[in-house]
Amino acid sequence: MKNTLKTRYEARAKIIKAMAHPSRLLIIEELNRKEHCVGELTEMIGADASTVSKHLSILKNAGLVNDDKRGNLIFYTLRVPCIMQFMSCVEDVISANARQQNAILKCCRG
Amino acid sequence: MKNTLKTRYEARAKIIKAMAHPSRLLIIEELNRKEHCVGELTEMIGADASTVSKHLSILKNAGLVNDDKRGNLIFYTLRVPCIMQFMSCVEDVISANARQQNAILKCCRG
DNA sequence: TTGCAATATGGCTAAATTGCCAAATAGTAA
DNA sequence: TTACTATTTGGCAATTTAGCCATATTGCAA
Repeated sequence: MKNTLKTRYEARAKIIKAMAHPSRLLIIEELNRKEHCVGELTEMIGADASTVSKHLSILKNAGLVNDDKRGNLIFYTLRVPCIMQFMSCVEDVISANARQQNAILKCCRG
Repeated sequence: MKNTLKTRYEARAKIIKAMAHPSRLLIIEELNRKEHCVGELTEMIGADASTVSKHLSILKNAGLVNDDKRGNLIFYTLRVPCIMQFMSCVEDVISANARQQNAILKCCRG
């Protein structure tokens, strides 16, 4: 792969990889609704606080979220709302897959 | 996390994870332009043919590409063009990150 | 049939990711 | 100051991923 292209795809992959986790997708979706502090997200996800904190740092490092410290709490917001449009495309893939699975089942049962 | 939600985010994450690799992003972009056989993609990427084959099987398994065998060759096509719209959003993130980096540099040099 | 080309699969090691616990840090409040 | 809460960081073990080589498999052609 040409070197400039490689760099470009690596940069993209880094961002997409940051999204590629169930908990981080939940975080993205909830932050799209409104800002949340770490404790709130931790409760929604149901994992250790340190785990959630690491997820948030991955999202922040990719430039997908912003953080805003207010006293003891740190509020996170979604930095790039256009991400949410992508989710409907992903849902399209999921339902296309499901339809295809159904078609295969129907066909093979006769 | 509630169980139905968890399943949904896992399904999404599986698809996004399938995209989250530089070589697979190149494949997606090239297949968006036009169909390609494995050999062509292998040459573009510059990795072992078996490696590229595995990338393709990951994409296929996620429902992102279709394959069509014609004689000795297997042609792959992009199954979900809406994915490409997402790339411009990813590029937005990248340039926003770059701008922010610049701002930080300027500020700290005085 | 044999031989060759294209692609896929198995196996292996190295590297990255995940998630928990424990400990550090930062902020508030007494 | 001490105590308490929120969040982050370090460390570790388990799992997953990546990429190469070697080996199937498939299809064409002689």
